[in-house]
Amino acid sequence: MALNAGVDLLQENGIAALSARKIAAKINYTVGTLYLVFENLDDLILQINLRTLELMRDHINNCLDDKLSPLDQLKQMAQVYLQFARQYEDRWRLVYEHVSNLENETYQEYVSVSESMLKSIEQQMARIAALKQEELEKQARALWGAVHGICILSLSGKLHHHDTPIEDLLNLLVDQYVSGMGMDS
Amino acid sequence: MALNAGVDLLQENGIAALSARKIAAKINYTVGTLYLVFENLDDLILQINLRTLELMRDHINNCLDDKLSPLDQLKQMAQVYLQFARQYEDRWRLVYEHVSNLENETYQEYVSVSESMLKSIEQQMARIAALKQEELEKQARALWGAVHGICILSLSGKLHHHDTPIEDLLNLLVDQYVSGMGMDS
DNA sequence: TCTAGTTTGTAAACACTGTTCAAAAATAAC
DNA sequence: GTTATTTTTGAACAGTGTTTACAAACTAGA
Repeated sequence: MALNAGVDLLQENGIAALSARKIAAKINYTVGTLYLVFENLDDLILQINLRTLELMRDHINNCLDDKLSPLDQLKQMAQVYLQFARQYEDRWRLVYEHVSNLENETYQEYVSVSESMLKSIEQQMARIAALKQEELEKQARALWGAVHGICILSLSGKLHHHDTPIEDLLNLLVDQYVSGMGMDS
Repeated sequence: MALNAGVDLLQENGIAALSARKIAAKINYTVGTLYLVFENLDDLILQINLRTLELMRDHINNCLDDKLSPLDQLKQMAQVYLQFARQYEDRWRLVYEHVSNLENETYQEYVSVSESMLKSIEQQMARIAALKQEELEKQARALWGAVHGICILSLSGKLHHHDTPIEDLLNLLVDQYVSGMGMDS
């Protein structure tokens, strides 16, 4: 499949090496054929990204352990997110650098995978504080965005603090964010 | 100047419209000339990004008001960051999408502008809790990354929560993060 | 088996991209 | 006015995404 070839190219040679011709060559076809299967290259990338997102969701789900406290579970999810970003850095970056066509049907699956991960966070948060569903959704999204921000800035070398491991920043964030939960309105 | 032309093109037609030939044409020159002034296109983009970063720093600095509480100042900085991202969305995105050559000398100025913004955050945090300098730096970077993450995911439509304004998510984050400060180690 | 039709794949073309560089044009020095 | 020096050009190269007329391969009907 073209998607596998695309993922391979991505992991071996980085985002810049992704091109229609190279993908086609890797599966012994020509560009033209690729355009019979995919609408365009954005479409192909979107489907690669969907696979990456599903893989990420699996990593997150696999790290959940009911014996852990909700706080520790959230911290672990953040760590696993960072680990995933490091292990599959190019695939991970591509998910966030690519501007999606919001009307594509693949994008809908995109959304549902994302939401399933957010649901896992909401579940842990519900164990920490008794909040309305709407409030839970906001809290989960704020924390998720926060974790992502620390990861992307750090891995891009834009946080400029080489002494502190990113893991510590994530633990700091989750700890502090959670300890501030429930003591507002 | 080529940088001005680049910024104009960026703001009018988006990141995809940025090309060496278009920039050159806008200042009535040819591509060849651009390559006498800039090492390559990455170099030009890096210098555009430096300007964007300096503009951002000015926006942040201008919103500081000593009459505000440190918490309110941090919240305002987050709001101004979001506002800047919205107003100069393409310029802002380019800063974070572009992978910098870390040995470029422009990148050094890059770092120092970033650090001056982080310093502003550290100052407010120092008013909230008595922390070691090293701890302040970690806290500031965690919060800064967190704010950025919420902005980038929201503006990319990847947080999937259309009912809540991003402003609320940022306020939630800062409020909660700050209220968790000082009650750990 | 032979033909007709349909699917599958190709290769060339188009307009674009970043980058380089010999040659030409413009400017300065004497 | 004639050199010398600096600026600028425009064509070339290798690559990109995308389209499409054509050819090869397979499938079905008789």
